[in-house]
Order: sequence, then C-alpha cells, then structure tokens
Amino acid sequence: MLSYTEENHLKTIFHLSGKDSNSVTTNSIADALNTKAPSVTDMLKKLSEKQLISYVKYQGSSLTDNGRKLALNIIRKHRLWEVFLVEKLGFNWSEVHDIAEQLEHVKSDKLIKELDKFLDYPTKDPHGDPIPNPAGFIKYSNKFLLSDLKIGDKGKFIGVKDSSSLFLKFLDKRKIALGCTIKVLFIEEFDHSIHLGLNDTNLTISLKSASNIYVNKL
Amino acid sequence: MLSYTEENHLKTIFHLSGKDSNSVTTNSIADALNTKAPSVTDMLKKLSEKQLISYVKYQGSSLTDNGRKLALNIIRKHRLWEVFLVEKLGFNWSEVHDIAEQLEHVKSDKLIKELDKFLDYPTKDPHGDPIPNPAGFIKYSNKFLLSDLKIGDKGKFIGVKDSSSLFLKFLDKRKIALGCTIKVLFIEEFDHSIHLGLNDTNLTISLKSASNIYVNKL
DNA sequence: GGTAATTTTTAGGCTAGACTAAATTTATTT
DNA sequence: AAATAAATTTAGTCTAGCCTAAAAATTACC
Repeated sequence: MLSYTEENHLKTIFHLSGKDSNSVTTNSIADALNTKAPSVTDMLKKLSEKQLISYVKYQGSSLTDNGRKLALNIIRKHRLWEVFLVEKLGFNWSEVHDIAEQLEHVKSDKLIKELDKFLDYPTKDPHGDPIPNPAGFIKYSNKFLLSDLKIGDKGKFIGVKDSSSLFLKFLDKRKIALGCTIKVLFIEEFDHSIHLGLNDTNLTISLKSASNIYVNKL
Repeated sequence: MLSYTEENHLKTIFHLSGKDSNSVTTNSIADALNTKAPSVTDMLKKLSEKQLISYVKYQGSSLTDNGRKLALNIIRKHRLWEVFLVEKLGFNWSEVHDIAEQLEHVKSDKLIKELDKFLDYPTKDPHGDPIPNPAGFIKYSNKFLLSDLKIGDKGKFIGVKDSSSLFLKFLDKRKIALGCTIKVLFIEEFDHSIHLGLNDTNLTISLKSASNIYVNKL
C-alpha cells in the first residue's frame, strides 16, 4: 500500500517525464512538489527499492512499468473526480484541481469503478486531458502550451490554464477565441515573446500569456 | 487546520460521549481507534491545548463547544458521503463506512455544500443516523441497539448492524421483520440473553444477536 | 482503611517525511 | 584541463504519530 507522499512522487515523475518516459531530475520533482531536493532523494531511494522507479544516483529517475501503472491509476482517479466535480456538483473547471488532489488518494477500487459508471465512462477530464483506462493505458492528447510550440508550428486554441477574467478579457481584445488556428511565426530570443499568425493578421504576445494558452498541435 | 489523526480523535470522543457529552476515558478512545493509551494521552494534551477538549489528567476528556462543532462537521461529511455512495453509486449500506471514513477528511467547504445540494439536502444517512446541519446542530435520534434496552423497554425494529445473509436468515426464521415492535421481558444475568415479546409470542435471543439489531425506543 | 488491581501517564524509542548545512559529483566555463 | 558553478546526495536534526515498559494515580476490595 502506497502512502500519500509516495503516490504524489510517482504522479509527479509521470507528469514530468512526458510521453517518452524521459528521465527526470531530482530538483524538478522537488520544485513540482514544493519540497526540497534531499526529501526527494530519500523518496527516490524508497521507490527504487519498491521497484517503482529506476533511479541512478546523480543521473535522474524514470518510472518502471509497474510504477507507471500506479501513476496512471492515480491520474485516472484524479481526472474522474474532476469530471464529477464539474459535471455533477457544478464546479468551474478552474476550481477542481485542489479538491481532486485530495480525492485521488482515497483507496477503494470499487469506488472508482462505480464512479466511472456513474459518470458514464468519460474519456477526458474537464481540462480536455485524457483519462487513463483501468488497465493503465492512456491515449496521449496532442495538447500543448502555446509557449511550447516551435517556430512554424500550428495549433488550435482549446483552452486556458489560468481562467482569470483579466486573462479572458485579454484574449477577447485580441480576438483569440476558442477553436481558432494559431501559427507561430517567430519567437524573440531575448524575452521569448511570440509573434503569431491568426485570422490573416499578425500579433505578438508575451511568454507569460503564451504559457497560459493550450492548443492542439496541428 | 486539523490533521487526519486529530479529526479522528475528536470524532471518536463525540461518538463515545453520547447525547449528554459525558466525559470519556482514555482507554475507550484507544480501543475505538485501534491504538494504544499512551498515543491517546499525547493527542489529548494536544487537543486540550487547542481548546477543542477539556482534559483533566486521570479524569477523562470531553469536547468543548468548539471541539464539538468540529466533530459534528466531520460526522456531517461522513454521513453525506455515505448517502452519496448508496444513492448515487449504488453501494450497499454495509459497504460504505470504510470509504466514507476516508472521504470525510477531504478539506473543502464548497465541496460539502455542493454535495449536500446534489443529494437534495438529506437529513439521515443510509443507516438512519441524522446528518448534522452546517452549523453543527444535530437532531438526536432515539436509535439504540436492542442489547442496550432495559427490562420493560419497547422498541421498533429499524435495522441491523451486520447485514450478513446468515444473520438476515436468522431474523427471518424468527419472524423478526423490519417495523415490528419488540418488548424486552427479561434479561438473563449469566449470559445476558434476552427474552422478547414479539407479535404475542415470546422468544429468546443471545446478546450477540441483540447487539446486531437496531430499534427506535418507544 | 490499607492493599491489590486497574487505569492512566511518563519516559524513552521508533519511523516517515520533512528540513539545513556540508560534502560530493557532474556540468560549464575559460 | 583546471577552476568554478550547479545539481545531487549525505549527514544530522526535527515533528507527528505511533509504540513498550515503567511509574503514578485512581478504583476496588477485603
């Protein structure tokens, strides 16, 4: 049985690893979990002994098949609860993360099975991220932050990360609307601001804004 | 912010105190929580410093108004989740306790508010126990174990504690059915078996069986 | 009312998970 | 390629929550 903390480490390693299960640095885990590197090192040793990650001193960590399966199960629970909170309890999708963060650790296979049924077997969470199936299979989406695209990439605007009304007004003013196609024309070296092509017009937005915009890569 | 363990101690003290907020012994708390007396003593000191209980060395503990309010809030959450599990997810009322035990510690006032609304403001949990209101008011039921009645008491059969099919067959054979009125005629001193009056007939059941039967005292 | 039994607390120790400071390894720079 | 910088690990400490064994207080009993 995994502890709350062990589960969080596995989940974080999964998120930082990306599609190809890259090796993850100790500091990046510490940052993501709001903890310090030595605490993470301790946990890496522990997870390594349990064969949930492969860990080489000074070289980073990556999930084993077993660890990956467990991580995906936690993510499955997290995302199912998010669907519940939004669809059944009327939460806004920007409020659900912290609550799902707690609910994901509740232990009961039957609970998740019945919740899944109750929600009619959803495949995506309210943020558009895919829900892993019970066997630990996940259909990766091609969802990216606009700030992660390269010059020449195109994407379809599908959502925002921080949905503050200030930011929504910002988008409105620039006619950046859900569904529109965005092309990355150029990225300034010095401040990473991005020149975009959008509806036959060009505009420039800051890195901060681009880090707030989700697109499906085209 | 209370820890998981602090919440469980408060809740347990509430349950052991009964209607009149009696003082509770250290050992009874330890038993209820499956822990040992010294661990409880530590926690009692801690809760006492936080003014959630009044604790006098060697004399037992009782909840302060503040502690009682917090305990009732946890119980409110527990019972609302039980309703959810039974009504929405199709659980049997005998399976929900352990899961609710975990869910009750999830921290979010809005979550409970919305859950309450979603369930249409229930006033009783699936076991027939009253759900405290958000202000910490609880309408005590007159639900008792049959084994807690005195000679001469009458009660209406409203439920069982352990709903194993073995026990349900036992009840069936003796024509003890939901809703029937039971009178305690006599209690054997030596094994505490109970002589009952039921539908103009008499029968005797063991303490173990009587400890499994809930009645509303009449 | 004094002794025995029981209950409760104290004392001291353990583990998980966190931390800081120092040491070590790896990476970068010149 | 040596020196410096950065990342990581080790060493040692802290707290919460648990424990056992021993001491102290209370209760029960003759």
